[in-house]
Amino acid sequence: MNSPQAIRLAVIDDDSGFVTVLNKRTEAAGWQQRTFAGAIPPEELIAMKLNALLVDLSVLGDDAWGYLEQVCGMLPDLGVIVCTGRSTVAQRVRGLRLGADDWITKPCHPEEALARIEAVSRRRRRARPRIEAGPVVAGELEIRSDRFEAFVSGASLGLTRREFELLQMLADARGKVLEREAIYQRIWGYAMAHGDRSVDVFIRKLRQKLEKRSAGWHYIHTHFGVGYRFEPEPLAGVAVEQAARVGPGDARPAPSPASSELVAS
Amino acid sequence: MNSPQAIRLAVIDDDSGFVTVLNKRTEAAGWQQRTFAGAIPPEELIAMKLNALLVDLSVLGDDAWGYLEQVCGMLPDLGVIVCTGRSTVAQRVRGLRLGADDWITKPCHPEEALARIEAVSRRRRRARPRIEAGPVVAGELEIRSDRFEAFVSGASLGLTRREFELLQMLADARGKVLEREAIYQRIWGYAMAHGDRSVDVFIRKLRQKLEKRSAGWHYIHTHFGVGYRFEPEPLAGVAVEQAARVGPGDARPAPSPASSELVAS
DNA sequence: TTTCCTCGTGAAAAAGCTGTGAACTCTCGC
DNA sequence: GCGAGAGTTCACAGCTTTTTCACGAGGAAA
Repeated sequence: MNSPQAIRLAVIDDDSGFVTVLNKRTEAAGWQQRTFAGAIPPEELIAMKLNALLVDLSVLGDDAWGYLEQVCGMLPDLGVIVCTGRSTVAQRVRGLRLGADDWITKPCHPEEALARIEAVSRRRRRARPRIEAGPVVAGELEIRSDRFEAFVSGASLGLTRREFELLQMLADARGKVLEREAIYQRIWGYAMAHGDRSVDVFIRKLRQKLEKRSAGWHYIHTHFGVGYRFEPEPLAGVAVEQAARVGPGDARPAPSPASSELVAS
Repeated sequence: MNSPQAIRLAVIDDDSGFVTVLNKRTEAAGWQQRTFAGAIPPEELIAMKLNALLVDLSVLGDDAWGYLEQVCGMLPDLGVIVCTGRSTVAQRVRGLRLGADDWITKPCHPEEALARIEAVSRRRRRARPRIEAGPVVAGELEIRSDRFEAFVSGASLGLTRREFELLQMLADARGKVLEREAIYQRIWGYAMAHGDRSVDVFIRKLRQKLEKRSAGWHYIHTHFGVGYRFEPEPLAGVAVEQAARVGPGDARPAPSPASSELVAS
């Protein structure tokens, strides 16, 4: 089980001795490590696409707690390990409650630090063992993850990367409602800021491209106040809707879909 | 304060002093804790649907490592925290590599143990929100949390988000009376202002929508001066009502069961 | 029975969400 | 440096959902 994929680690610490020793080990393990002597704006941490962050609170200055909280809040998927000198139980509890995943007391053996970083990262990693390969088909749509593209009867939709990721995520959860925050979190990699409309905008772009190539089908449903749900549905004519509700149509694969959903287009 | 969701914890330890103290804290936090003095077959752990396991390796005997590995392997979603006496770096590293999420050294402050258990569970939960409870069925009603919606024989009730949350909360506590304040606190996220009628209004909306799709059943019962209770009851004919009323349903205003059973927050 | 509260209702006002179109910012490749 | 394409942000309009009110019926206690 020891096939720990390379871990991308950032270290915020000015204890050069410790950092050097640590770096030697992480290198040997094939990890990627970047070191900083002081606080780094969370935005930059986001850009680094890290798996874990090891930080010594003492180099963060006065607002160490605030920084810790901010980072943990903005990067819920990042494994955060505090590695610092003497501390009280209350401090450790506070750090952990604020979002840290582990707290190591210096001096500590680098091997243990590595093991703990690995343990923290393992959780993240295990969560997505998605090795899906086969093309997904939904309605007239064919989603091919090997091409980062979707097709309708052979014609490409011309999706951009984000659009594709969004479509794939929705389709993977076919039938389930995904909340905006969850979508954003997984595709953008960090917490969605309040009021961010990116997801909506991409949904619109997706719908436009879907509509263009596959009019007559309805794929993405809005759930007011919650998020979106992917479920291919053939559009019956408007006229048909009234009477046909009961009769024809409804050749749907879904398990127990409702007829009277008020989900808007 | 963020998401103090109840955690289901199992403790394998024979240090009665520690266990007792710990139990007091977990209870206060609203967690569910079960304690064992020796190894438990992994199958049983699975059946307990735990969030976390706290184990003292010293009570596991010779095959402690094997047991640890086995448990971590069979329950990849379980947060495992080793809490044991003196140990060497090598032992800790081995435990963590084997799959443990954290390693605490005794003696340790119970508060820190709790914080670490919480941290581990928090990550686990975030990493794998997939395993959601299947649809809940009550009377003619089917509550599907993956859709944020409730159905009666396939037809959606058309619930809004708040309505759904309210229904789900009531249904989760089926049979128990929930006080308004508790309901408000959990769904709205902050304390209810004196005189606020929001809960009542939503109860009415829920009842309307339930009635529309599932007349003939009574789901939400009012407990005067206390709150509401969810319990599906078929409405017998009017004639029967008198007699039946006394039996199962609103027999008593039941002041006792209410407050102590509420999920505190 | 009288009186004080609590709850159910219906409706109107207030707040909040989502769909859109379009301006901006960034990155890249030329 | 320029221009095309991708991703972000903004401001609005049109709807939905929530909150808030005013009343009156339903219960509980004296």
